[in-house]
Amino acid sequence: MSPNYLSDLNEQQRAAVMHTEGPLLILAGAGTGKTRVLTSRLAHIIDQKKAFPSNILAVTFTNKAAREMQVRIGNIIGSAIEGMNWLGTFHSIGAKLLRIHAEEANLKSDFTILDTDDQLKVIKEVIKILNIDEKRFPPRYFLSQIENWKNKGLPPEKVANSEPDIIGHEKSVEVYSSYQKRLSRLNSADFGDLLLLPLKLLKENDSLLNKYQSIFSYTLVDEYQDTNSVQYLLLKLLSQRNLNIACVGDDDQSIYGWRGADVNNILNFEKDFSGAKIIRLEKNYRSTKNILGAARSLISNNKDRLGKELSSYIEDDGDKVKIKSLYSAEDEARFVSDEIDTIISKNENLNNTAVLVRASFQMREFEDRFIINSIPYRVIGGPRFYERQEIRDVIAYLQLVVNPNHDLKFERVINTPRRGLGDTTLRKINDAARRDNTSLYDISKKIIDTDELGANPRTQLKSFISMVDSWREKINKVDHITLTELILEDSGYIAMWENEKTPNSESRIENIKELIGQLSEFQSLAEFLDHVSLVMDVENDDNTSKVNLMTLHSAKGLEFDYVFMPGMEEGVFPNQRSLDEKGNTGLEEERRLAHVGITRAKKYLFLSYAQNRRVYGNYTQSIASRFLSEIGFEFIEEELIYDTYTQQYSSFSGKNNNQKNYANGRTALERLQAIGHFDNLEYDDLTFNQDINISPNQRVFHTKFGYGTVIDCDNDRIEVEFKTGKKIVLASYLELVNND
DNA sequence: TCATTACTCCTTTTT
DNA sequence: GGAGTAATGA
Repeated sequence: MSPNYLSDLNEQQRAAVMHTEGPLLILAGAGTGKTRVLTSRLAHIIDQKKAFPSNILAVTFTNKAAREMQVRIGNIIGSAIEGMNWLGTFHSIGAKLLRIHAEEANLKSDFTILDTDDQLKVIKEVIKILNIDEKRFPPRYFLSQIENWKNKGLPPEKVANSEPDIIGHEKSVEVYSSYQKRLSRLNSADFGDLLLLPLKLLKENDSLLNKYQSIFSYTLVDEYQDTNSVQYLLLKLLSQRNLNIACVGDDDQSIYGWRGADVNNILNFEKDFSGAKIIRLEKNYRSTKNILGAARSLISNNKDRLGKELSSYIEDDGDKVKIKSLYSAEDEARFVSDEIDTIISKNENLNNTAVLVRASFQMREFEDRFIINSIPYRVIGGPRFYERQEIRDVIAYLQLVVNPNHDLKFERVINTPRRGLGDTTLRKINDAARRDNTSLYDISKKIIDTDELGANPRTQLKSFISMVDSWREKINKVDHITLTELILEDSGYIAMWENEKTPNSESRIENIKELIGQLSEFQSLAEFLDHVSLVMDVENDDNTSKVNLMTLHSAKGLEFDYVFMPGMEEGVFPNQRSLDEKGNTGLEEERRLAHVGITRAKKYLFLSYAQNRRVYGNYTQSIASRFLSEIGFEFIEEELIYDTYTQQYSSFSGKNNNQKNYANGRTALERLQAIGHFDNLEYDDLTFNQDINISPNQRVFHTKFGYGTVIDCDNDRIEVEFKTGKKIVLASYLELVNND
């Protein structure tokens, strides 16, 4: 009798579960029951006693996926799940390895994990010391260089002589190696290190490699199409001996190229693991025929594919995909919320509805509208809990107490709340620390007994240091929750927010309370801090009916009855930068992203675009996304568009052609201005400053041209000298700026 | 030392 | 229309 976890599987799914020995690639299209196969497979290996739970390496990309897998396997195998020590994201598993073997990587096992802000701070420091012009080479540039190298598995010493053609390459190498030294001094690792350093250790230490190769008798990888080179190398190294590696992925859903993900990993699987078996899952259990057809026709425009054709299990054609054109982004948000209102009136649970956007700045439009229409919504992957200012402050205090030599945290909290220890004092401390080659904390202890600082800063610093010391003394004497509360009291941090009477100071205090509540789930401060840096989001068990608002990237792996994809415009989606930087490769990745979006929908899909959108605060004319015209016409129901310029109805495909003739860089407003056609504009789209009194030499500000000086006035036509040259503009677009 | 103001440059996506 | 920064003033 076959165990019951096999009973509901189709032929291919079952084959994927049963094929346990040797390399296996499961090409699983969207909605083909991938997670079910993964969990059943793990359960099967454990159930058949092929391996202990502790001998299985199971990697996912997101914490959410890891949690879900844990729960679902737990449902099958029960308490045996407790033994699955090696189930997690690449980064959490890397961190685990690195903590065990920290000494070999020049770190202590209680190293802290840096976030992007910290990384940038370190890079800024390094840039200053190396005397690099921050204007010509912004810190972000170096950060992305360093991340690229780390994604490829290259430590500083390996990078020195490669890729010499890149502008600023030598500087980048220099920054990279100084940066790395600084991290080591701070006893810190960044996200890239969590993968790079374990890889280095395993490569350089045979006995270590042997050890882990025998620990991991089965390896399982989710979202294989998104692995980058370090991840690939790690997997290859670890699974080399027994070759029991199963990877699940979908080349049509590869959307992390910008993070170093290499589709070739999945395309070359057969070459990399000889004798690999490939199983395709192509039966889609999720979407209606129309939605699936739309997805299929769109993705067929991509060239680099392994070839896989989804067929629907669901017989129903369902509704056609709706395409709607709106005048402005505000109208688009109104349209979406009106549609959602009808969903509400059908008594549907809003948890089955999602609005998927390309970039997070698009969310605001919808949030505003949802609030006006009182539509309940939740933002997924939005501003993260641990990224809020007050939370980062509290965590900085805690990290400083655990590791007082952590200069970045020291700098963050030394003057929060205000203690009169501002920039000048901090610079003095910094200089002294550099001179003595020691940490800010250590040098502060010395300095408070000399006269290097003025009287007031000195006493302030003295009391700050003695506070930190008193907290450190208590680490092992009181529990971590009490200690945290004590820190917040002593430091005056809570009082700072209590005294500030702004609307959100209350919610900040609420957030801090929530943080303290979370502490009880952990045994120690160190354990909590580790969790915080690896798992940036807080699991919310909010099951009330709400619309889900999120980016397309964070929608991967989810499904909804109703899906809205607004902003289907050239430049927005496909994203302009992606096209500029990566050309056709970028375009194909954008298309895969659109494919991911479409395949999230089970029953109803709405694609929409706005003819006018504010970009950096200026109205700009937009063109319908090319993706719309790539979807097979038979799957679409399109509403004709009334164009305010041509005063004609047209379809978006026809519009594309028209557009090319007049979309020559002018904004919608300028065009309308030119033809004197203001009638169709909504009033709140324009700000009229009728009453301003403009005279020559007056400083003015224009939303498009920036700052300038008035040269001449002719009623409402004003000649202004801008940085870019002289222009005649309408008075109503100018704002007065104070003359000196 | 800190708060206010003038101005510049933005912006993709996430562990 | 917003975040970050350099300059300026209290």
